[in-house]
This record gives sequence, structure tokens and C-alpha cells, in this order.
Amino acid sequence: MDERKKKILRAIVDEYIETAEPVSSNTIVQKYEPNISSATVRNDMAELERIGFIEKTHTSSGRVPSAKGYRLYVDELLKYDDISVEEIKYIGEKLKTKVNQLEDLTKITTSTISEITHYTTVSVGPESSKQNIEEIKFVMLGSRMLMAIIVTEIGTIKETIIKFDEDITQEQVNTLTYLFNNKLRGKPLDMIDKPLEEYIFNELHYSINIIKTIIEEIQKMIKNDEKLYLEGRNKNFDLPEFKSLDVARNFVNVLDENDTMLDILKNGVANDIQIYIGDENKNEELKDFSVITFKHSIGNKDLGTIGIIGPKRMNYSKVISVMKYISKMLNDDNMNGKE
Amino acid sequence: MDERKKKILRAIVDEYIETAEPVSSNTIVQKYEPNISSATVRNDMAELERIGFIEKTHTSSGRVPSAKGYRLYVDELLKYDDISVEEIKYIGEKLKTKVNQLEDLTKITTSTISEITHYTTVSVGPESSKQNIEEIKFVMLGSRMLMAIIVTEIGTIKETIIKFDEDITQEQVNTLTYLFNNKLRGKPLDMIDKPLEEYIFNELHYSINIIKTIIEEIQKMIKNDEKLYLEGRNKNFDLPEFKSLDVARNFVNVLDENDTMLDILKNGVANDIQIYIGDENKNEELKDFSVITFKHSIGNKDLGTIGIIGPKRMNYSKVISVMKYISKMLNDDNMNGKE
DNA sequence: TTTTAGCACTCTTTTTAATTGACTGCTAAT
DNA sequence: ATTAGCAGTCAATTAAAAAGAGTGCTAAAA
Repeated sequence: MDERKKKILRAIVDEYIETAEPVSSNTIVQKYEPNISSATVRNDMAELERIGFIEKTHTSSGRVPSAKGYRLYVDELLKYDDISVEEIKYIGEKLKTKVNQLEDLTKITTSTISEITHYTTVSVGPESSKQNIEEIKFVMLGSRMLMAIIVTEIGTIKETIIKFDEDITQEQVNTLTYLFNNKLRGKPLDMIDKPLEEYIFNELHYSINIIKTIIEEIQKMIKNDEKLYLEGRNKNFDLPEFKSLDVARNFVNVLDENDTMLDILKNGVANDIQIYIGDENKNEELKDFSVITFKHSIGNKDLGTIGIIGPKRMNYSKVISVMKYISKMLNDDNMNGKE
Repeated sequence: MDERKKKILRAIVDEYIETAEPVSSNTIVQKYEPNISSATVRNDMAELERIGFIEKTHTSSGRVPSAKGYRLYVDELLKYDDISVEEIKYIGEKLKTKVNQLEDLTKITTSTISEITHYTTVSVGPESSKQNIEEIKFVMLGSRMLMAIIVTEIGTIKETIIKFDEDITQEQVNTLTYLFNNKLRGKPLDMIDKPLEEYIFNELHYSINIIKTIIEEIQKMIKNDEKLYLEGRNKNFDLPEFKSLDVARNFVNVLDENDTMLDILKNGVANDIQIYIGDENKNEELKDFSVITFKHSIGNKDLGTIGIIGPKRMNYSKVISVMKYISKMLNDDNMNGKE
């Protein structure tokens, strides 16, 4: 494929991303390649169509990129520096926000990306159950109520309120705290399970209900933690592809049964951007969308994975530029700043 | 206004709520009043229009209810028992869910209402800043990190993580705990303010930064608590009125600048249902919608306010029935069950 | 050999006109 | 007081015509 055809393909994708309308040979000449004639463009377009990079919607329409076309565009034709000074400033402001919790940073990052790219953005925090426990604290909030606080080795804090049907004493709480820490320090969160319940019960012979409740509530909290965080849900509704009821419905469905998105996000590879275009998504309902995921981190602390979902003609250049830039910022800040 | 006219008006509103189409005299005869002729209905409709309860969309169209018509319908023509056995069952199931936090109960109630009525539902918890403090606990999570836990007199628990730029000792934390409790027990949450900061500083002469940070973070948490909780945002999009771009846009806007909804919810009167039909809403953007709010409670514990927003032709009967029923359930449960 | 002007052809979109259908309001009869 | 029946109105639907935006191909020019 010669250089001119590549330029034309890029022009077609760029134009289609901008307008969502099939691109005609004339448009290419006027906006991208003023030195060749539309007939020449037409010849090249015929060839590009033959080898499968572009398609027609009907006999006499302009061309739209095919899945293969988008793929080539993303892999070879794209420069990732599509970010303005204003945007850099804005990102800087947002990332300055002081957060007390790693999760909050992920949320801020998520909403920043959504605001700049205008696409729906989802995220999950770092996988809770694999994190190692540094310390567990139990704080009595009443004779039948406890708060469990777990500090992990990477510094995240998880807490939950636990209520009992019977009284518990400070002394019991102290013993429980000692025993939990003794057994769990340095171990991953998913060590809090049924066998642990039996172990603790055998050691203490306290009311099995209290021990059971504690373990169950902590498990519930860990599971709750893996919830999808979602920002900019309705941003997409302005897009022309959402005039199709089918497309809109699929979109809403995919976000609702959030297992789908969770699966995709969990597939992320550390510090690597993954791009799934249309059919490349495993889920049938995503066939009209592209998903870009990025598992971000500070140093080697996993920060969870962010995913952007938009139409196949999403602005790949902008999205990927912003992701790369934010990732860089997070790591730079870490180098200069706080511990 | 005679009995027959009232029946016809009710029929028109009911029919319009169901179909969203102007109601013709023939429809009334066929579905509601088989023993009178359509000409008679037409005569009555002309009169109902003259006195302002119904309107035409054009010369030869059927009638739709006017704001005044809805008002009469809601005030006088409606029975509030529009709830099926399945729905009662479903509500029962949902309300059985064990919760550790009052806020979670509000969330469950909110989502239940949204699921049954198919309308977008919003809620706020009980006004935090007026709640009285029962106890404050500070738990050290590291030499520069603290968790503040506040238990209020009505039993809600609020907690936040606080990070410092300098070290703090367990002894300092103990003193702070004593001082905070001494000063604040029995006082409302909004007593945690600038004057308190000065008082504590004068007593202790600890690093002003630490004291300042603690107070600010707690204030931030309290403020955060007043966030709108929103369920079923896109339920409305299937309704025919949302085909109008203007209506859809207004709806999205109102929910986004959530101050509007917060204001409305805060206007609630304990255990009373408020209904705002179309123009009765203060906010211009709500002119095509109706909002129904209900400030619910268990015994005399305020549980916050729930609001339902839907088209003017919303199913008032169902919405209000469900609200009343849930309110009853909550209070009955409380009588029989747990403390 | 590559590029281009030009024209016929195709398909969609827009515009216009004609028809149908759902109502009401009124009049005259019951 | 009610109702049958019919003329009149407007919106919605259907049909037909015109306009417009493209392409592909051919033959000439570079």
C-alpha cells in the first residue's frame, strides 16, 4: 500500500470520526489532499475497498472505515499527542486534588478522563482480595456494633460496620483483634473465609454467630469493593449512532449488567493500553462500540483499571493521548512529591 | 360540577396517563362509560374545557388534562390503593434486607420505589448537620493517618480518613478524643467548625495544622453526606414525552445540577407527601414534570426524603400508594422487630 | 503509465401533493 | 336532557416527483 493510499485512509477515518457521515472523494480533496483530483481519490478508494479497509453503506454513498481499517489506523497511522495546553492544565488541576484514599484517586482520574474525552468511563480499583493485610482494627461503636478497619500493605483502607444480635464486650473485641492480626498479618484479604471462622471459633469458643457475622460482613465489604465505578453515563447519548434504538439499548444493557465491563477491565495488563474495536469485543452487545482500557499504577502500586467505551469511530487519538499523559503525570508526581 | 363530569374527568386523566395520547369522546364511551353516548360526553367535555380542567392540542383533537385538571384529580378523584399482591411481596422482600446503616435503608427504599414505579427516584439522607453527636472516636491508622468515626444520637455512623503532613502520637490522639467528646457530646454536627478549631488549639497548643485538618476533613465528610442518591436515571427515556429533545435535555440538566432536586427534597414535611405538578415546580426546567416527595421516618427518627420525578401524566395513584405502603411497612417492622 | 475531466447511473433525502382518518361542534330529532 | 348524524378541521399517512450527493467508467491529457 503506497503512501498516498495511507494518507487517504487516515483522512477517511479522521473525517468519519469527526462527522459520523460517509466520506466522499470530494471531501478528501477539499479538506485533506488539495493537490490531487477527486477521480484519483476515487481510484484509490476503490482499491482500499477491494483490500478491505473501507466500506460503502450503499452503491452511491461515500466510504466508512471497516473494522480492519480502524485497526490499521490505530496501529500504524496514529500519533498520540492529541492534547491541548488547556487540557494539560485541567488535568494538572484535577490531579492536584488531595485524596485520602487510593480509590478516590482512581475516581478522580476516571472523571477527568470522562470530562476531557466526553466518553463514558468506567473503572475498578485494584483487586481487593489479593491485597495483603497489614493490620485489622475493631472499634466498638456500642454493645452490639463494631467497626472493622483493615489497612493493607499498599496503604488502602477498608472499613465496614458490623451489627450483632447479642452483646459483645471490649475484652472480647481485644482478643478478637489480637487473634485476627496474628493469623492474618501479611496474608491476602481472601484469607478471611470459612476456615478462618472455624479456626477462630476453636480458639475462643465465643458465640459462633458473632464470629460468623464478622467474617461475612468483611467478605461482603471486599466483594462490594469490586464495584464498577461509572462516570459520564449519558455523554454518549448525543452521538448520532445513538439515534438507533438498538445501539442505545445495547449500550445501556452492557453498563447495567456490569459484569461484562468488569471482565474486560480485569483483563488489563499493567501499564498497557488495550484497544478492542467493534467485533473484537467478546461480548456481542459491544459489537458497535470500541473499548479502550488502561491498567494504571504509581510505581509498582496497582491503581486499578480504567476503561473508556464509545462508538467505533471514537477519537482514539485523544483518548489514548489523555491516558498516556495522565499515567505519566501520576508517576512524575510520585517521584517528586510525597513519600 | 356534577358527578358524571367528575367521572369523565377522571377517565380522561386515567386514560391519558396510560396512553399519553389525547383522549376522544369515543374512547370514554367504549372504555369507561358505555351507557351514555359520545355526543353527551362531548357536551360534558366542552364544559370541562370551558372551566379549565382539560385542553385540546388542536381544533379537532381529543382532550388532555390541564395542570388544573391534574390537581383536581390528585386532590379529589384518586384512591390510593393501587398496589398489587406481587408488588407487596416484592417490597416485603426488599425491605427485609439487613442493613447496618440507616443510609443504606434509604437507598434500598429508593431503589425499590424506582423499580416498582418505573420512574427516576432521588433521595437524601436525614440532614446530617442537625444530628446530635453521641460519640467521636479517633483511630490511628499510622503515624500520619487517622480515622474519625462519629456516632450520632439517632444511631447513624459517619467516618472519614484523615491524613497529616506530620507525625501524631497515640497520646495526642487520646487527648484530642477526650476534648472533642467533652465539647461536642449531645451537640449537633455543625458545631464542628472554626470556633471549635480555635478552642481546641487554645487548650492544647498542638500543631494547628493537625487540628485544622481534622476539622476540615470532618466538615467535608458531613457535606459529602448530603449528596443526592439517584436511582433509575434512564427509566424515563422510554416515555413518549422524551422524544422531544427539549424535554429530555431539561430532565438531564435538572438531575445534573443536583442542587435543584436537593432544594425540593429539603422542603419536605415529615411524614407528608408533597406533589408538585408541572408549573407548580419553582424550577423552570421542571415545568413538564411532576415531582412527588415524601419525607419518611421510623417512629420519630427522620430517614431522609425520597423524591420521584416523572412526566406530568405520571401514575400518581401507583406512586403514592407505594409510598404510603412502604412508609407503613417501615413503621410496622419497627414496632414488631428490633429495638 | 498515471492522472484527470466529464458524464451516466444509482440511491437517498427532501419536497410537494393527495388521501385518509380521527376528532369535534352543532343542529335537529327523540 | 340526551342523542344521532353530519359538516368541518387538522394531523398523519401515503404516493409521487424532484433534487442532491455520490460513484464508476471512459477517454483524453500529462
